[in-house]
Amino acid sequence: MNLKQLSELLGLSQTTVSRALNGYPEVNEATRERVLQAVKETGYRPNKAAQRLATGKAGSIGLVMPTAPGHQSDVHFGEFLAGLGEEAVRHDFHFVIMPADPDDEVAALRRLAISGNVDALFVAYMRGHDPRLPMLKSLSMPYVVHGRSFGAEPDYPYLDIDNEGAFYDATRLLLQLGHTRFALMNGPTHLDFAIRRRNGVISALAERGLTLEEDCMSHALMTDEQGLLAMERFLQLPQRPTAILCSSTVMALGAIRAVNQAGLRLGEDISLIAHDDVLPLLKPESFSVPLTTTRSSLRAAGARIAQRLIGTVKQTGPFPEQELWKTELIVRASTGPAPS
Amino acid sequence: MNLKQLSELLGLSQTTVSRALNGYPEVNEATRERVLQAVKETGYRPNKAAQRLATGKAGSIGLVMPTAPGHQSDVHFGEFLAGLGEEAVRHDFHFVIMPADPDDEVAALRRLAISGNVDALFVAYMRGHDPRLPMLKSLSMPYVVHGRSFGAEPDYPYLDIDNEGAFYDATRLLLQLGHTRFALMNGPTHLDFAIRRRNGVISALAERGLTLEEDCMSHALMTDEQGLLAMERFLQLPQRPTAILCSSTVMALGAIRAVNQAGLRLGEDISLIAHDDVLPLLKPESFSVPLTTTRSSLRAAGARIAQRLIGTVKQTGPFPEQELWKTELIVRASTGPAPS
DNA sequence: AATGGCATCCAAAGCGCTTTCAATTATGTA
DNA sequence: TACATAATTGAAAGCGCTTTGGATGCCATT
Repeated sequence: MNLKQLSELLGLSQTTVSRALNGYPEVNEATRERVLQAVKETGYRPNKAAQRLATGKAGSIGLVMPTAPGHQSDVHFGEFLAGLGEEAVRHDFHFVIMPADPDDEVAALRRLAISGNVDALFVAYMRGHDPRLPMLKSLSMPYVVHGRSFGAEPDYPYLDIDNEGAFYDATRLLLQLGHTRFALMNGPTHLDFAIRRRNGVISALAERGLTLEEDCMSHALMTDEQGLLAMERFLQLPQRPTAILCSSTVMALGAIRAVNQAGLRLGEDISLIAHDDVLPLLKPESFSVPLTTTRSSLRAAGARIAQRLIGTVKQTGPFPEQELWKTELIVRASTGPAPS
Repeated sequence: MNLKQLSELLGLSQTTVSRALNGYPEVNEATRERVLQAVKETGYRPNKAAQRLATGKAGSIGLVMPTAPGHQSDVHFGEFLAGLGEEAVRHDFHFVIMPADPDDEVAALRRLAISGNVDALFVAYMRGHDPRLPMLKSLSMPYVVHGRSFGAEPDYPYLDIDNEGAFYDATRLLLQLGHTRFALMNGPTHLDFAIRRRNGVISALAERGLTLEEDCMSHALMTDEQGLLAMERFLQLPQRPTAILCSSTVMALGAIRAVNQAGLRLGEDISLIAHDDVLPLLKPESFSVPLTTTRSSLRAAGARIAQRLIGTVKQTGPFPEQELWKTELIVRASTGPAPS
């Protein structure tokens, strides 16, 4: 069933039917009713491809999903997607997901943009001096970046959390508890949030005249295993750190295993603060020793970005170009006074 | 830059350029080279919407993502998606994800199908007598179901794991270890895999003249919390079960917490076997007491389904309509002889 | 009765591509 | 030399929708 058939069925022109469907004012209310009724009976749905070709609008937002044969899937991605979805479903938007090798991101993003399949782009996993940024700017398609790109002029639309502030505050809390030997388990070096979190830790330490030694810093994929490995390394250091900052509850999982295996007690021998993206799977309050965390919901961020993106496409009201969300510092049992 | 402009630039007709681009044999090799060169220089990309409108092919596979404001995101979904992506990227396919309220799945699926946005559908979270099945059959669009629909004629294309066999084998192992009091922590009742797993347990028990009492069976969302709650209930039973079958490592997480909190030891007081979807986040071998599991990779299933779907769309070779994967039973430390 | 304004509706063009059908030129064969 | 055949290219139709630029008829005004 297409527009032509439907209009013939109704004895109307395609024009009128189309207008009735799209809420144009110049069609008689009685006619509109008749059209709507017929739609209900026939189950007619406009062909999206045709609609897109005619209007240029697709009703969809595009994103690139990093993937490769060995590439671990990322819980954070799924959670973010859930946030996007929650908002998108309310506006009848959908997503076009282009899987791409992480090395091919810039090209994949460009392909997606000029494919005509999407109205707007969402970009994540930002790096320092991210090469996608200049590309996006040249594209004349709305986009919102999740995170920021360290070193780049902040003149692009983004939503980010205050990573530096979060880790600064967390570090200060540990300092106040008397800790002096710190370690940081961070995400991959090139990622923007990792850079900022490191800076947060370093600047809080600097205020007390402390520094973060190279061997007390780990940059790795934010997985369980890497958490375990990093913590094992820390624990073997001659001057064992007593205060650990950790970029993810996923890593914390492994880290805590290492602590237990070493026969140490979390919250007593070792204090740990992790960043919590509010993953349904990993509730910090459910850990055997509940985790002190800096918290910011990834899902909420997804929903907000979807809102901004869809709003921009539909031209409903202006949105702030840049948003920086504060995180919450929630103290639980994994932090305690420095052991004497 | 569109086809027309490109062809004018080259002094050729749109026809020839289009043919050159799509690998038709009737175009002179020299001309084809010239066209390809121009494409490289101008960065021309065909408009997908137009291509789709003309051919009816979209190069994309569609899926519905269940979502709602309160709806928990599901790790399993993300993992499956990773599998799909891994395969899709090789064929330059993408996904169209339509977020939809779980109550609206049938309608959402139909909308997706007739939107003209996708070439094939992927359907998951199958239920007994699933209402989407008759709808899909009426659609004349390729699809593959992940799982099966209990009670429906198995005449549709699916990929499933042998849930019944997996839980039958797991139960038998526990029986051999001398257990007689069993409990099952399952997914929601209406889901197909939950039905089959329950049947697997029941039939293994029946061989020994045992039954699975109602209060030793829990059907709930496969989350951490639900695992905890269910296990707490089991442990308070007058005749406490000593052998637990669990439908997910996610649930097992909570269940194990409950066991620990009750001061019991896993693998001694309580034996537990969980089904492992091979989530990167939850490695059964990394649990404090490594978990005995029935294993089947969700990601591999995703990749295989993508392969079948894409193959069907591209008409490359026939694929088996139905596949039933065996699971592996991997014995680790969470199972032991029944306490005397 | 003539005029203008309004409410409705429609024909046709156009979005950017593919594909059918036909035309043109080159090649080989009788 | 004439003709069938193959190789190469093009004109134009069509995919299903939106939207521009009229039409048409009806009513109130002058």
